Amino acid sequence: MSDAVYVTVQADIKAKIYQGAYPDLKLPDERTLAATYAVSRSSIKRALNVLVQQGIIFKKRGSGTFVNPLYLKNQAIFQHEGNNLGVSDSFRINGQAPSIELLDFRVIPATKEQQQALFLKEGDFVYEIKRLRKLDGKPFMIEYGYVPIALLPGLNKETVSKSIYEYVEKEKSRTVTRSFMTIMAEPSTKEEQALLKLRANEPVGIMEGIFFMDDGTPLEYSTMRLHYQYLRYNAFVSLAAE
Amino acid sequence: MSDAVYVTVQADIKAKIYQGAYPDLKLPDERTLAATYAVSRSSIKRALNVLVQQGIIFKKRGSGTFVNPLYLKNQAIFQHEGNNLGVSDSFRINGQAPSIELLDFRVIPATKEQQQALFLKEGDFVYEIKRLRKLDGKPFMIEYGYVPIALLPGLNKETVSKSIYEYVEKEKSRTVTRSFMTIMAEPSTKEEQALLKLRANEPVGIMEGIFFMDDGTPLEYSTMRLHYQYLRYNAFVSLAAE
DNA sequence: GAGTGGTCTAGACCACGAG
DNA sequence: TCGTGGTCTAGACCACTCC
Repeated sequence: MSDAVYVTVQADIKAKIYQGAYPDLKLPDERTLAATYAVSRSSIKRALNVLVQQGIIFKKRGSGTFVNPLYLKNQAIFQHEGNNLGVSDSFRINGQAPSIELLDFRVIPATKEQQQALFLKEGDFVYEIKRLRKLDGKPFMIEYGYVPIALLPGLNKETVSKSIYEYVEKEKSRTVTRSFMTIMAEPSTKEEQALLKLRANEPVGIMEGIFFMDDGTPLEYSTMRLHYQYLRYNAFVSLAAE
Repeated sequence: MSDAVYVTVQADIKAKIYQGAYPDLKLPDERTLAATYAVSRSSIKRALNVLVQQGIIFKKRGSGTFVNPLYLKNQAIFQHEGNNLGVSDSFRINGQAPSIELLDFRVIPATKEQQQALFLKEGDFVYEIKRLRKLDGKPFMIEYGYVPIALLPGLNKETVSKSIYEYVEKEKSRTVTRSFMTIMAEPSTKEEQALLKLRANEPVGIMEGIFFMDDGTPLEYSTMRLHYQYLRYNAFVSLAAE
């Protein structure tokens, strides 16, 4: 629990923002914050930069640091915060860990698309893992995961019903640290309507991506189809041209 | 051209990586780099962190810093460096610039929400700009834009039928460089179905955000409702531990 | 134990914004 | 001019990896 200073400070400021501790949406200046938390200004800067990255605040040189009003407005249940995605095998939503129901688990030849994403060759095999994730017993996401069998020959039904990433950490002492994601939306299929309790006109949000281990090896190609109300992605975007 | 140190260093290291200056995919350690570039280790760290964010390198505590092999192998997947979005007033999709049809243009008192987002006071006015964007004559997006009149008093129907951002660049010599975006999806309304040629069960993708000028001033509050097939957002994501 | 990245500090100086 | 964020430094100590 004894996290780094900047993590603690960042969490505390975030909490304060949620609690409405800054009604004018202006944060104290960095030097004051440093004094308040009794840490160096560098640490404050680091903490604030995390929040900037998450799209929660923005800074204006010469003026101060401000809460992003959009952020407060979107108190989504499922917040993807900028580059700090709550997605992954160990999802966390408002502190709650969703439960997993294994729908399917088999080995299939990798499709062309999967071959490309996971750097496989023609004829290589992948696990297909279909899971339903629930929050409070309410299903909110169907997930299709594809993992090269060569990478994790020991995968089985039990492992796959829990966290694959924890398994990777234990067995291969690698961590899954980043992913490349595409976000889309589509009309829901009949099956999705049934599983996610959607009406016929309600769509699914789609997050599709490749998850990488810390050595750069692609571990999983994953397609997540979410109840549309759970798709809420916040991002700070640079429109800069290099 | 005289950029910050960390920008220069970051660019130089990136160039070296492209040139294959690190055939074993291992970068020199941070202390060595600091000496090489004659800057502090902190500056090196900052430069490297930019590259980590872009997915070009990764660090392993105790071991060193390494080039992401995927980055070199398949740059197609990694074309979106960090958060570089193609959204903005000057959308570009496959090189084509969409055409704009002005649906509505008026001045209204800013809502509370807009006041907060755009740093306005009670009673301030904003332009409301409702536009339909088409690609190849095919409508793909309805856009609601809100801009403080105080910021761009000279805005008129003609300007607004083209690019607001180009106008800003010319008139105020500011560029629009950043935004905070929230991405969602919803069932489409009747009006949207008509305008975007959607079937009743087909959704809209929603991108809502504040666009900032390079000095940090919020310029526009915008809600974009897209034909779902045009919503495609790519992002690199760090699955940080929090 | 040596090498390497992670965190943190204290302070200096710069650049921008507002009064 | 003063308040504020941006950059940079030099150095200390910690934590992890690998020999």
